[in-house]
Amino acid sequence: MSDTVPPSPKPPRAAGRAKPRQSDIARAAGVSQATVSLVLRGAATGVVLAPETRRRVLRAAEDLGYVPDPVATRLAAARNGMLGLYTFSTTFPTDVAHSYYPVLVGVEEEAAAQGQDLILFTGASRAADDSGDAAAVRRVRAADGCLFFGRHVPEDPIRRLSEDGFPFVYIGRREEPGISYVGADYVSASAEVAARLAAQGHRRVRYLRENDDAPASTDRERGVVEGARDAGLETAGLVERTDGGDVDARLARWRGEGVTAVITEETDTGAALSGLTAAVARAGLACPGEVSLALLGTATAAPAGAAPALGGEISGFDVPMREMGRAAVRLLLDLIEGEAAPRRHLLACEPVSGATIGPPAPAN
Amino acid sequence: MSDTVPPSPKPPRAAGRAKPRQSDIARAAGVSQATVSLVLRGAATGVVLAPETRRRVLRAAEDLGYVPDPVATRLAAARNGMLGLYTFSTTFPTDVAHSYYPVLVGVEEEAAAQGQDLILFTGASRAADDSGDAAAVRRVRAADGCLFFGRHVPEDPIRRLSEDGFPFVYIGRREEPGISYVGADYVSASAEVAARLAAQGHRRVRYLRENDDAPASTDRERGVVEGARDAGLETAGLVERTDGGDVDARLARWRGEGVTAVITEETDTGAALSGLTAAVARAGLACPGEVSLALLGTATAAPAGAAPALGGEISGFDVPMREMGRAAVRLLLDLIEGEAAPRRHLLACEPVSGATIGPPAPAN
DNA sequence: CTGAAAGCGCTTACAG
DNA sequence: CTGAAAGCGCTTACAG
Repeated sequence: MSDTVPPSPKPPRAAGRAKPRQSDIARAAGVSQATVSLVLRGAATGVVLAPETRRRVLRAAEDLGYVPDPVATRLAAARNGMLGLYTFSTTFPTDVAHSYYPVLVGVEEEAAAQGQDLILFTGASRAADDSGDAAAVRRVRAADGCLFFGRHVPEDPIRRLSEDGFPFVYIGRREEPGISYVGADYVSASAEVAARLAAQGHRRVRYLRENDDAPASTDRERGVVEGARDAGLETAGLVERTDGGDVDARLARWRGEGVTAVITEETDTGAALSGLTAAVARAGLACPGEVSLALLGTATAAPAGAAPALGGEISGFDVPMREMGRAAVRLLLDLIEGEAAPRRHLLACEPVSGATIGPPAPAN
Repeated sequence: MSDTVPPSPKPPRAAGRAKPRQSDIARAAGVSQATVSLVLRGAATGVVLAPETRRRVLRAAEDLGYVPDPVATRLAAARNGMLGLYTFSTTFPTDVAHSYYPVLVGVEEEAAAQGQDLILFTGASRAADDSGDAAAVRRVRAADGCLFFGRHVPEDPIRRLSEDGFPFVYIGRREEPGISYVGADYVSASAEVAARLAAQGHRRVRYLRENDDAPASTDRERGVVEGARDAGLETAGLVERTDGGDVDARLARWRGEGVTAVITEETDTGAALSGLTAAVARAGLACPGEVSLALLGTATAAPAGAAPALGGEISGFDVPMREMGRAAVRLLLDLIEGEAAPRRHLLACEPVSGATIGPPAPAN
């Protein structure tokens, strides 16, 4: 609860000369602090100051190196020109780092373009229980609005923000009504992958998804199933779930069942993908010679132990993470400015032809 | 100056139910607001409350669903619990992204561990001239302290911060006196690489550095030269500079001169490295069979066009970027708390044996 | 042990 | 056009 503020007991005032405040400027310019505020906020409130006063104040502010305190600015019920970015992750940042990064790049680019700074709220890896998260999530109020990112989300704290009218946008589709998000159109993209396999002549296919429910996974499964049905693939036994550790046995079984292609998905842990590629490598199977592989999502930098044995880029589609980041920033700003009702965007994914899809191996 | 605060005129006040504040609890529990604060902050200040009072207050807080306002908490604490991170780059973030990222991970980890949030100051890619930077750099005062990162640094704005006693730490060594930094010990690590080549039997070596002065490059050159001298390598003509575009001709010349190994450096642009590996690939030279290669610095994810034709990891050393990020955060907090004078740290680099150093090719 | 007061740095009516 | 005042929600001496 009170963990918002770090433990250090000292009323720590920065060493050296104190940061200049509006009152310092006021003294230097011979006006009141309120006048300084008016000058500095510009014509925001429609107030017009005497040019001479204005000049004196700006001069003094410049001389003193004044910068408004974002926290005080926020408290006084105004904007501080900062957008929050809060990441929920299942594990510590390092593991998820790579899936997180492209989004961050997009967010940063667009924020810079819009003249906003970014507050990275840290410690999302903390407690799993909602109670611990509550205080953590609440910190985001220090910003004008916030972007949330990650497969799993503590519902309560978020609902609370929503009720309070705090502007925020998810990066990734969300089920909850009334929440704005920018996501990827996994359904269409996944269906297209199934269709691509069918076009190559495959009939019996498996979709190995992670044993972990998140909107992205739900959408992918739906896309694969619908796409398979529409393209004439067999749908019985199509979908299986894994934690990544038991893929060798499955792969053997599938081979026995006459499966000629396997689709899997990319998530923040990368468990399904790395489990599958490792199993294929251990089984000594040529890809796509003996089995075709497809990936739903962008393959992030190969995890430490993953077998990169596949002869090239994995076939599937790319998630436009950077563009999602950019779009989310734009939407958030619209929300903050009160110029938009909650909105959902689904961005199209770019197909990746890759090197791992080929015609099915002749039955042996 | 006032560009810190965006134009939107509306004073957006959250809709929805009013949030309970300490004064609401006070009323409900029949105590003063200050007492509520004391109870809620726990024994932080060593104050002991009557158990009964304490109970009543906690009860009321619970009933009302009280959660402290992080913004107000920070304002009152005279610190905002935010550390700045400002990146200077020569080009747009995307290009530099990969060298930037490991540092960011370290910074974020440690910030989280210390209960600090991070303000990412964007738009560092802006103007090249110092005047434009001045205003941009000044923004960092919004945080309690700031981390700076990047090969090039606008001196004036920084000096200003320093004079004002604003706490900041560089990531990377700096020449300027009185400035704190956490850097890598490039001199020792580079010397060790030279010694390693000598140990393999090389005598005539070239060091291809980027045509761009920065402390990191200066240190590497110094390390290579000193290491070469101490290890008995020829030092005449050892160092050459490049922008990355003319390496083919150089490589041919070096071959003619009997050079058997080339050292290069990694920078944010990666120009020297990618120029060199591309030239080696085009010349059809086996590595390390016909020429040994060493890299000073961590090879970041291969730039788009770079030839990854080398048979494996490049020999050289790893820059402990993540640990540098962590150490920088710790040092910055010490500075903010006034518990440390300016300090310099140089972290050791880990040798990478890699696959690109071998004995010199027999003369032909 | 608890209350009353001042203050963190800013914004915003409201008077002159 | 500008000053004086109140307030954002909290913390922290300082008195009782």
